[in-house]
Amino acid sequence: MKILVIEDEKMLADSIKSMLERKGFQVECVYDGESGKEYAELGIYDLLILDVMMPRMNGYEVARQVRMHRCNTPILMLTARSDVQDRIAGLNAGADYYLTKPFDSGELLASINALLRRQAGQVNEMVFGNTILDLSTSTLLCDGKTVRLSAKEFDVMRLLLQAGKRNLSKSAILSHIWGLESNAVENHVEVYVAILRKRLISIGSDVKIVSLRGLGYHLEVKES
Amino acid sequence: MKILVIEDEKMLADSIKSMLERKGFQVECVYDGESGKEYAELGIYDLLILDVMMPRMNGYEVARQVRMHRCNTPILMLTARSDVQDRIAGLNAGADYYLTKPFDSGELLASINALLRRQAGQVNEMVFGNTILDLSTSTLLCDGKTVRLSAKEFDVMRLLLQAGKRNLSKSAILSHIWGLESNAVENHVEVYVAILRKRLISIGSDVKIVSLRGLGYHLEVKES
DNA sequence: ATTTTTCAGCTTTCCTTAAGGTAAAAAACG
DNA sequence: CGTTTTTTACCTTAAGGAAAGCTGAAAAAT
Repeated sequence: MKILVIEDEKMLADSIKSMLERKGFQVECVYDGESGKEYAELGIYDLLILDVMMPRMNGYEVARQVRMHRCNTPILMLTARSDVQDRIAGLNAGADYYLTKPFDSGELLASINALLRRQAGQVNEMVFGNTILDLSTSTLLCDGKTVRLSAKEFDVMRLLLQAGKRNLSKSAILSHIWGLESNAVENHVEVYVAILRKRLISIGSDVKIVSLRGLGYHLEVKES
Repeated sequence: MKILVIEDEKMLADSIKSMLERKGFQVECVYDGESGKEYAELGIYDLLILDVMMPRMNGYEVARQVRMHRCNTPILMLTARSDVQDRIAGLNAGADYYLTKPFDSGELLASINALLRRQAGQVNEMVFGNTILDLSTSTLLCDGKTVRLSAKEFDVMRLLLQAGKRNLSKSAILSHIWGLESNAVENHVEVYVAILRKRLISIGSDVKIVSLRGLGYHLEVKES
């Protein structure tokens, strides 16, 4: 479970992060709205925690733009005032839930659980060619055959499916999956692409991961 | 037996809590309707005690939303006035029982017992594969053979059965069974899963607890 | 006395690293 | 201009180490 915290008060952001990490979530923080929007639109998070009051770009604006980008990640908004007007504005902008500062950790956790549960009810899978990626079990399905993917394999596959025919550069894959401050190298991507190619063949999929030298990867459906 | 008290008068809430704890219940308190609703919807409580008059979200609204969430936990409402209109509103919202403030501890206990008894009267069991979990006796049944489960074993088993084929993360199991602010660790879940696996085998069940590395657990029926 | 928690050692799976191989583009050369 | 060499990008594989999960048994709590 990956959560993105967008909050300009660095101390609050970091305390949320460490609290959630103790509960087993994978958490990243960014400290202003604009980069928050960039990260959020990667579509790799299961939940956004978003402060309303921020410099450069406020929370409403972030939510609005993220939604405009056809990104349905649930959004939990943090606001200082418990004003009804605020709530309405936030919900109109695309937020799914509200929490008024100050809140305690239990309250936050309960809200997160509620949001993720609501989300989990939705059957979730991605399709390309004759092949399905089951998001709830990280399994590739094709014509009765199945393969279970490891966490990283799954991340890469999901990203490729999301891009579909559009090209995806290695550095993009790196930053989305390994994060910006990791010291992962492009060979990591190559390794996982190789693994995924084998897995696709093993279940008789007609999906090909095509590489364009110097550009990156994209998906195609095999002819014949 | 887990009870959730939703009551904004902190002193009253805490005195209810300590009184019930002396009687052997496990009690948690929250002090406003909104977070009360979130906690209640976790579905991990056997009873909700709910004040009507509260800031932000009143008791009726909480009850209504909890019910809308397909959560059938019995609700005991506390109200200041003994107005008939009040009672009707509460019952329409989904409450099961009413108590007018002030009440004495004996009255409260009697009401709780009545509610829990009524609940227990319903024959209740869960089924998966060839195996039955009898909710009233915490017993696993399979083809004539039986095992009695301890409280925690039962809680985990019930949660797994509730999820069925859907995946359940360890942190979800932790927060549902050990509560949000406990310092339980994931190994607890592992220990109980190991115990349950043994128990299932001991009665010849065809139910398997499958673990997906990094994701959690789900149930499957053994082939052959 | 039973249940729950803690803990340590063990097994399994996964992630990373690194090295050698292949294919494609660029450069050098005749 | 065509061929060969060099360079660069990409693929594949295997091994070591890290992380996640399992389990039995002792300690603590009830």
